[in-house]
Amino acid sequence: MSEIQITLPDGSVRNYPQGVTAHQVAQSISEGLARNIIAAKVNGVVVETGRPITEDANLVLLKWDDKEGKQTFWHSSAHLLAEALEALYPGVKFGIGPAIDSGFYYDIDLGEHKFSSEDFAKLEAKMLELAKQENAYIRKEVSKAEALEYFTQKGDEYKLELIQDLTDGEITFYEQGNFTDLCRGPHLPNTGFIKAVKLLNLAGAYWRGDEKNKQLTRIYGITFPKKSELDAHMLMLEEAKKRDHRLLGKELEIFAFDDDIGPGLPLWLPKGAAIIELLEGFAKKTEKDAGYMRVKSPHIAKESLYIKSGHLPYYKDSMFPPMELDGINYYLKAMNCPHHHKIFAATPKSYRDLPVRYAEYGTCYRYEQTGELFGLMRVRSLQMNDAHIYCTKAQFEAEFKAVNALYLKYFKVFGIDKYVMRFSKHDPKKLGQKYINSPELWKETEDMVRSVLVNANIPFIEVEDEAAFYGPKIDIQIYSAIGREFTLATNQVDFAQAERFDLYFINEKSEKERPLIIHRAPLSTHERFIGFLLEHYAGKFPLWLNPEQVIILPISEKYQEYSEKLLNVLKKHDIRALIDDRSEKTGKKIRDAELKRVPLMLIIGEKEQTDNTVTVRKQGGEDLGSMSVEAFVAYVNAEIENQLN
RNA sequence: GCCGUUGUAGCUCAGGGGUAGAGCACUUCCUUGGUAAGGAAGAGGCCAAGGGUUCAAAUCCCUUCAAUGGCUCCA
Repeated sequence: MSEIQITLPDGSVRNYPQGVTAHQVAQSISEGLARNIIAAKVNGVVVETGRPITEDANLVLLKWDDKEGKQTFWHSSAHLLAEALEALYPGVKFGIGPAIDSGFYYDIDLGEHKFSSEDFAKLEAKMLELAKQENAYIRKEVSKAEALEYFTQKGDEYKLELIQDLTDGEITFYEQGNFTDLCRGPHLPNTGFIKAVKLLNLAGAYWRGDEKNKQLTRIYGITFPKKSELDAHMLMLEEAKKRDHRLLGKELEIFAFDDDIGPGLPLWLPKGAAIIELLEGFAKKTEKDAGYMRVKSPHIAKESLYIKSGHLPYYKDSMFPPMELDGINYYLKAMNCPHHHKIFAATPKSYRDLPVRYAEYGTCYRYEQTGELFGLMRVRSLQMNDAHIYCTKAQFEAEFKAVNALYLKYFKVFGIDKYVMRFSKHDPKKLGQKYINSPELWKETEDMVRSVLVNANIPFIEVEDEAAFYGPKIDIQIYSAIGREFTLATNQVDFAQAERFDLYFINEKSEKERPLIIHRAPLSTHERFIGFLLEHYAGKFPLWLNPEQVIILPISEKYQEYSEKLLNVLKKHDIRALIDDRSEKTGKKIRDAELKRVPLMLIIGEKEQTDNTVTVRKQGGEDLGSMSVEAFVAYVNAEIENQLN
């Protein structure tokens, strides 16, 4: 028998007989390893550990700690769930059951059976019972005819539909215990690897993600090779819940929703409003330094504006319905762009005026579907850190680059280090429908955007068919501390609206010329950004941004007067401070200040009053000791300076 | 919008066909205490809204409203 060469990730090369399995390779290294491998990656393809390797290969043995190991583990768990479902609810039909980032789901059609989350325990028990049987996952290659025959017999129309789309000769079944499923694999060696099972929730999901199709029942679950890992995971979920911006927003009195105001319309409480003012102050200063001019626009506009801008056909469904006045329809503004274009058009422009940069914290209203609303992250009224830059083609690269630099500066200040820039391009097939029909302009602007990104050495990914209708864009995806991913900011090129609005400047040759437009919103909307920051900071806003920077804690009423004097000094230095003058013990006051996430606490007693000092405790417990009031003010200012630069 | 779950005091929640409960928060009093909860008393609710069943509904049923987990991550 001929030998093949197996190259392991560390670069070592070993010889094995042809047809060796990953399991056997692992065994040749150690028994312990062999017991723990879940799957194997052979020349980049993930397969079962028992699949024979027929040619020279790079081999990675996948364990639970590997991403693909987990995926295989959870995908196999989905099959186990299906087996348990079939045992308990005969006749159930199956859609798809993939692994996801954390766990797996299976879409099922229960037919006549009733199922609710109360039945989870029963189902979990059945899964564990089946897991204990250590049934092997057996791979079978079947012909399309056989596959169709099997599921016709079984009466599972969903699987039949899936098989229709598959190529004969590439179809495989996997069987474990009494359950057989159409599946590409790979899978665990046997069900015994699964030691802990938790079903998480129940949801409706449209067959093939299309809302015109029948809605199936989706069961989400997660499994682990050890019970202790499940416990740790559940604890982690609990912790994540405590960092949810909706919870923190209520707890810290940042924002509120009210039935009489309406869904998706947040009310900003004093502390939330203070954060907004601080963010705006910061943004306005930064923008002023970068040469932006501030403008203001009304909240409503006539229908004709949105027809001219071209927004109406694309966005009508996500705009609030119009109100009619004297036979004319008025819309609440859903975007600031057309207003800014009108401001540009209001006065004549020379090439000497360009670039023109208009900035506004514009309030917009968008009619998001009720099911899409989500805390502060998805709302119906929003205040956007918006600006539009009108420039010549020659200026474009420098302007676009400056905008990107602004993003990076902001990310540094807010400590955002986990983000992905998505360069969203058009789809040439959809020119004239989803996108403005100007192929050469698309190419030109997309090339410009790419070259800015490449030249600035910014890592990015390119995605097709996600551009705005008027031009390519860069979306910045960020991840909150509890793993939520969303688009925070956007930086867009617009070569279409200047034409629509007949915007021009007079160039050096005394001719009319169209400007290019950049749309940008680095700080997103107040709503989404503060929602993100709440989770990012776990409610502990940094000193510069905290609505309550300092709390004075007199040890007893005897030090009230000195405390008030202190408060006045701090206020004179623009430090946001308050006194806890309740008749409570110091320990209690510290606890409450900690729960309110106040960054600095001043403990005031006999000693401080006599020496004219303050004793400083930082949030979290660090003791900065005693210092003069002047020294404390200097400390606060230095900290803020440090945080903003 | 669709599927599942939930809605009781400011907050977190218990209860449950026979005129409503706890802890925290709040108010008052006692206490004047040095780094994460001192003590006592008090006040506070048409049990989301509307309709139905019943001698009787916060409780059971229906509708509505709202919140919440999903509905993209392709056998």
